[in-house]
Amino acid sequence: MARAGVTVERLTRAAADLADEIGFENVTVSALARGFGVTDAGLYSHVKNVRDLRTRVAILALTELADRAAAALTGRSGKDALVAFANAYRDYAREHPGRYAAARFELDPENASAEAATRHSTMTRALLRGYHLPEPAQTDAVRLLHGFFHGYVSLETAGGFSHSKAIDESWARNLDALDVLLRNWPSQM
Amino acid sequence: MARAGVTVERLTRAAADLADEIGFENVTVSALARGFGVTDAGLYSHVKNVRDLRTRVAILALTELADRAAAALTGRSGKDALVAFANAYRDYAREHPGRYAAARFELDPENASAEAATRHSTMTRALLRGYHLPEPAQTDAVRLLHGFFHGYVSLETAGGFSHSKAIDESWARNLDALDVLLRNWPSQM
DNA sequence: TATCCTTTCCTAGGAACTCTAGGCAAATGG
DNA sequence: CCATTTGCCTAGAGTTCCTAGGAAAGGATA
Repeated sequence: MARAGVTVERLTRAAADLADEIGFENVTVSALARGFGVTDAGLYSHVKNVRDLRTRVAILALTELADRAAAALTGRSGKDALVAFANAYRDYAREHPGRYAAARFELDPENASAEAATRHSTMTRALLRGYHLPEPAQTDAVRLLHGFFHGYVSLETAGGFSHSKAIDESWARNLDALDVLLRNWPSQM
Repeated sequence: MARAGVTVERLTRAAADLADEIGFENVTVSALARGFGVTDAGLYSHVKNVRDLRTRVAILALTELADRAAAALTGRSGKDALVAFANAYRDYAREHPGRYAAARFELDPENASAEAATRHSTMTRALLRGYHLPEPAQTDAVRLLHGFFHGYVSLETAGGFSHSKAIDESWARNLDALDVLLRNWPSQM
């Protein structure tokens, strides 16, 4: 019988697409196998188990997200960079809700230190270069930004895909506020 | 045969405890039934399905969290209130990781407007009263704070339970920064 | 007290999913 | 061209979710 031509890469991408359609937590090995016209057992020669599959999707999503953020940062600085960076996150989450959920997947310690995961903090540091924050303020700001982006975006996606003008404006004003904060970061309390 | 004395309340609390032990996503009807010495099918006369059970745990967690936040706010204002409020969130997440994960569970629209869920934004507004923000800045700030708290706390819990002094200080400095931001919220850009 | 009704729990079983074991055939490489 | 590896298969065990139908406990009512 002919082979289906399954590879880990195609599998991971298909799982990511499936996640965008039906939700990351609903991605199963069985459903994925059906999509390839293959029995579920057959996939276990490409993937160790479900967690392995989920981890691969997570790393794919982190990589794509980092690529977008990097593209958003090139040629920009200061508030321009902040807004572009933030919108890259937000747009990605809107376009690819399943992938974004995957990016929030809790990786094991070994995978958490993978390249895709660390790129995000180094890029956030690049973004902050325009604000000239000394350490440890820079590290704090990285955490604050990550916290805000992730928190805000998941609040928004959880609240349905309203995409209202009011939300857009609220988002823009919050970025203004963050810009002000970064320019006036408290040096000593 | 004697009855096990299962009620929805006991079930929900047991599920929440179980979530703290083994993780919210690992709470199953079967495991819960085993804890009560009952077959899994028996639980379906108390609970509609797994989603129903998860929703109940989520509402329990939201209620507990709101209670703590309310207690933290009483008698405080300004930065004092901000710090106490933020620490209530953070401490709850540390003490009850499973319950906290449940609180992040995406509720259906009908349950999302439940009392427990709305208490959080009304309390955040109470917290902001000390900063005298006009609308729509107040709504923006509510979102920013929620985004930051949730994002930061889940970043922290995802990164293992290190509980280092460095993290504590970073947290404290970020709260300083937020306080500064709230006192200097940009009125017009 | 006797009878009815509701609630709680049972057994039985179907459907979906995860994952292993063992086998065969296609692809690859010496 | 043959040996090895790889991809995919069937078979099946174990878990979980959930429904259907029934039995018994506990309370309400006559």
